[in-house]
Amino acid sequence: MSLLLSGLNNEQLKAVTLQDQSALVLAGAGSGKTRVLTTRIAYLIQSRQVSPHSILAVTFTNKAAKEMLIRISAMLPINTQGMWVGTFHGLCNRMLRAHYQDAGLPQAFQILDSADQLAVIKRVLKDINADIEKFPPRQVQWFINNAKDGGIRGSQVEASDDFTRKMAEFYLVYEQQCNKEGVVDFAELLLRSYELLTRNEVLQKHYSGRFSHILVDEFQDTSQLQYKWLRLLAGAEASVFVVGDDDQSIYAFRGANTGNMKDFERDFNISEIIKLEQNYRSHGNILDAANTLIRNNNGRLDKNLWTSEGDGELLRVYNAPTDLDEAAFIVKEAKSLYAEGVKLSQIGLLYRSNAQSRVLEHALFNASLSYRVYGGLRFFERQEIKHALAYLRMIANPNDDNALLRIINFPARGIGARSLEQLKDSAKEKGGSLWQAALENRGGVVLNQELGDGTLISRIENRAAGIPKKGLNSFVFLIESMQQDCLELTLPEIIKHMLEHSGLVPHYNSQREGANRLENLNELINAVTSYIQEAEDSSLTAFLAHASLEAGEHQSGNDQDAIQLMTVHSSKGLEFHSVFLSGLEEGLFPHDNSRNEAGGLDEERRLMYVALTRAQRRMYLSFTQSRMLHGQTRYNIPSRFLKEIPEKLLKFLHPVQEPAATGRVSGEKNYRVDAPTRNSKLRMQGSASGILDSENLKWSIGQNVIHAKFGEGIIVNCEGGGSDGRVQVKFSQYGTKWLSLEYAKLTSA
DNA sequence: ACTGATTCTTTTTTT
DNA sequence: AAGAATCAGT
Repeated sequence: MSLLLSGLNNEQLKAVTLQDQSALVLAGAGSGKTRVLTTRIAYLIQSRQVSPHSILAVTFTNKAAKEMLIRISAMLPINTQGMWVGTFHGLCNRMLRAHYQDAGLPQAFQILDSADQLAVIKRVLKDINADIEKFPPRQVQWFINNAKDGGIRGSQVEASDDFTRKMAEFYLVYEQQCNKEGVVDFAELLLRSYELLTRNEVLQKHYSGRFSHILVDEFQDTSQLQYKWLRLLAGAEASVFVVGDDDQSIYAFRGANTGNMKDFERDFNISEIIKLEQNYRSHGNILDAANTLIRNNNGRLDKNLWTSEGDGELLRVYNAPTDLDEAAFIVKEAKSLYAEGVKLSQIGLLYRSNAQSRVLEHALFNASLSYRVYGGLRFFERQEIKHALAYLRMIANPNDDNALLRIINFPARGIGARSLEQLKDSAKEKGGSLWQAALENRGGVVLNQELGDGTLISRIENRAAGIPKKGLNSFVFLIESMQQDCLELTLPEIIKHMLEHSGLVPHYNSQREGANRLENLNELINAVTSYIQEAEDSSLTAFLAHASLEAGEHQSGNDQDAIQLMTVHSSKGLEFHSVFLSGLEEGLFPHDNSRNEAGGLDEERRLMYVALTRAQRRMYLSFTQSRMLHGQTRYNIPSRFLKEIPEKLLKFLHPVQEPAATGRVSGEKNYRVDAPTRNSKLRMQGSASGILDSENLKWSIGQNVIHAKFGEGIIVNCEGGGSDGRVQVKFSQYGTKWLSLEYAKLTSA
């Protein structure tokens, strides 16, 4: 007991040992939040004799859930199986599986990831001949998910204008289609589960009676609906212990609602907020930078991180001519860190958007530094894996049209656009799924056997008569025989069976670039094997749900010492000895798209705050003058966030030699270290391509300039020469403008 | 119906 | 730049 609580500071101890009351813990970055949560669970079980069965813990990511279970198991020799620990989506899935009939779902309902959802929406829109130009599928998707997050069904949308009426109509048709196919999207998991508890009082009583202690991590990232779900589960009795940090709320785009923290205070009669402000992660200068930056946001719950450690190093700023130079710089620094004894896995390389990782990967690869990329294209999202999963989904729930369409002619079996069109028409006419239509359209004598949930299993009488090698019937027979053969098989056997019979392996064997894909298909067997080891439920359906909900975390090479590459978003919760934050440029970070959204800039700033607070000892901030993005070179000015960090905390690094003038070739650069001087402040060094005036070489693309009226900016384009010349300048405040050199008063910055 | 070529689109973050 | 979608030719 004393062992359990030793080493906690006063505030942490107070949070851990609270009596049966609800509590709000405001926990800054690196303040031991996870430790408090796990220790509290262990404390409840050990000292207060709370049954693990009565504990529900919600985390934001699957990784965090896993981590929590591991830590609890390390503290207590108990069986954690009775505890409900997981993400909102994972827990809702668990509940819906247990009560699928009450929830109005088939037993083997499948989960759509975002891409799957978009595919369904596109199909539906096409079916009803909607104007795709006027109503882009992505926007429809956004509308539907937003409505669901607000707890609103298609029939409940309040439409006052034509546009919304149309959206509501699409939403309704989409709902019908999903029901027909027995599939649910991410938001649906939450909404269904919520509706189940609202409608079914017996179930609601059951769960709220069972869970006497509910603990929520990353509470600032919960959505409206998730909060309502929590309240239902809590009922009147449970004590709810939530931990969060409003400064680290970075998922507003996905419905996260910081207001939940204030609502929680009110709804659960919180008299006192416990603040964890002592930071055990970073040195002082890094914390100072983060604290100063975040103070630019409004409406914060007040909080200031401090550390008992020293100031440590200054934050290092590097201005690279191009993204390639930036990557070269990072590689060089990482190498010397490694030489100094920093493990590669203790180096984090962060960026705002996934598109930035390619250049960095390339540089690391050429330098033979091992690295690991998180996010991006995940294992379960790869094309070949999606195909394999589609076969598996057809075995579990053949009404899944997405799955059917993906593989009905893959590998090719002679089912072209024409036959597909017929199949679609027939399905539309009958009002069923494509699979149902396919069953009715095929020849031969078939005895259908209907299971309770509407799934059709067919006994094939004419197998002996020969199975067609091509065409629709061949596909129907293939799936049916797979369904039958797999009835008695274990999960790994099912995967092997599918790989052997689907034709995917021979197909990729014959493809030129297929080796990698074959490897991944093989890896699928490993994925299943490791899944079985930890999962409680080793059914095919459970595995498929796992694949949808945890698209990311299956990656090989987990144990290798490697530099960690990821977006700032996915870095939340992690820490590194040294952190590189690349691409600190206006338009990229803060991102252009955030400018139009209310509160968008504040969210970007919180994102920056998250990035800064990942570093323990050393922080690198880099930006470039020009960057290749989406096939064209963009000229950017330094991020405003750099200017929000006190200059006395920064150390500017400069390349020694002038950068190459043109082209995307780049070698290693030397650089020297300067004390920060007035002139060094975030100024671009050197010049890039695009010389305008051969007479005096005065203006060039990428150059920083100051205009009497518009302030500072950067030249992004040039035209003409001499007195006719014009330059296009991107100003930090006034946007991009063409200026005539004859009139404009430009000075070099 | 299939293949290869060309055009078009997408470019923020994720359960 | 890279992938998806569409188109033309076989």
